[in-house]
Amino acid sequence: MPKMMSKPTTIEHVDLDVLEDTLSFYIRTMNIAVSRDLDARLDGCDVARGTGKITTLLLVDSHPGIRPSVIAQIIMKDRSAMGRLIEQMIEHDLLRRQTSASERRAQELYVTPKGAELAAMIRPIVTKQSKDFFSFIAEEEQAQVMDILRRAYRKMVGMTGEKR
Amino acid sequence: MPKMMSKPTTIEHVDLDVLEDTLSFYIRTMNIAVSRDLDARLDGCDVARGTGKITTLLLVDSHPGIRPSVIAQIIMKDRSAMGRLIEQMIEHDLLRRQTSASERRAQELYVTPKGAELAAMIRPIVTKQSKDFFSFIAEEEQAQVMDILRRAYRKMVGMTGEKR
DNA sequence: AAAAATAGTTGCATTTGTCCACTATTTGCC
DNA sequence: GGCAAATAGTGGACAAATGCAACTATTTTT
Repeated sequence: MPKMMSKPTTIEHVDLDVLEDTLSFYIRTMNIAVSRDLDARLDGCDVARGTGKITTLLLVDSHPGIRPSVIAQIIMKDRSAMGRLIEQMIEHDLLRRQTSASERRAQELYVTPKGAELAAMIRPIVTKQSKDFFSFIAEEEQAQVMDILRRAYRKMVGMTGEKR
Repeated sequence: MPKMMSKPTTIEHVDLDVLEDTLSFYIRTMNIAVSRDLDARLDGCDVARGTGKITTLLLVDSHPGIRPSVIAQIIMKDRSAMGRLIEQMIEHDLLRRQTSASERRAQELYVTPKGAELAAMIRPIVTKQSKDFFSFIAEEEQAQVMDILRRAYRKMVGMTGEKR
């Protein structure tokens, strides 16, 4: 039984039990907040809601011909979820799909003109949103956290240090 | 138009465009991974899936009589979502609810014996999971990230520095 | 030539989140 | 005292996202 505190009626009297020192708690919670904020800023933008659309669009834009399965790994979705996401974006005329000539199982993805335009529009928004949202953390510390999480992420998805 | 790279077929050839330097991307992505891992470890545990159950259980356990609306703030859910969460946990016989004597609009939440037991069981798991999951980040850095995120979180939900 | 692996699709069941309206209670103001 | 506004919680409807498992097509292994 942990230290007892009783009937808190405002958030200021609450301590978070073991979650106080649990990194996963903060990640999970901050995620909710950032995502909500981002969605708000992208309202109506065709890529609002849910992780993945933005990443997919940007990735296809900067890697023409990239495959669904590669994106899936990057955003940690399973293939079926990825497929649906792409389907959706094709319907919105953001992406185009074609079977790879060399690997007829696989597909190559390309942005449409509309997709390219949207990518260009979104890129600065996404960057700014992240900066703004975390603005109450000093720039330095932001960079620190990002640095650490970037390394963590890379290990997790199996990206090697060298990108080429 | 960003630097072009073409038809990557494996994740190692991919760069993340502007997301590479976007903290929100890492938060959102790591969130997916941590959450999945956590769910896996808690499989069948009555509190698996979705943010909130764990926090709610632990919070009620260590703050007997706490109100739904306070928890809602902490986990950033709206009241209706919170209500449903609690309903669910009551059905599972983890929590008990009673109207506050002094504030008949409000409710006080308490754990049932079963809930207390589960809380005790979960506490170490949650802590360990977080440590394990982030184990490829040095302890020191883990602490650093947590420290920064904790402050961010506190500001965000409006917790003052002093916990009374 | 058969078996196994890979890429993608489809259907289904479950969850979740959000929006909005509704009740009950309390507080504040005149 | 009495009315209006704020607060706590409930309930319904609806749109999405998620995960699982089964299924097709293509390539690779053996």
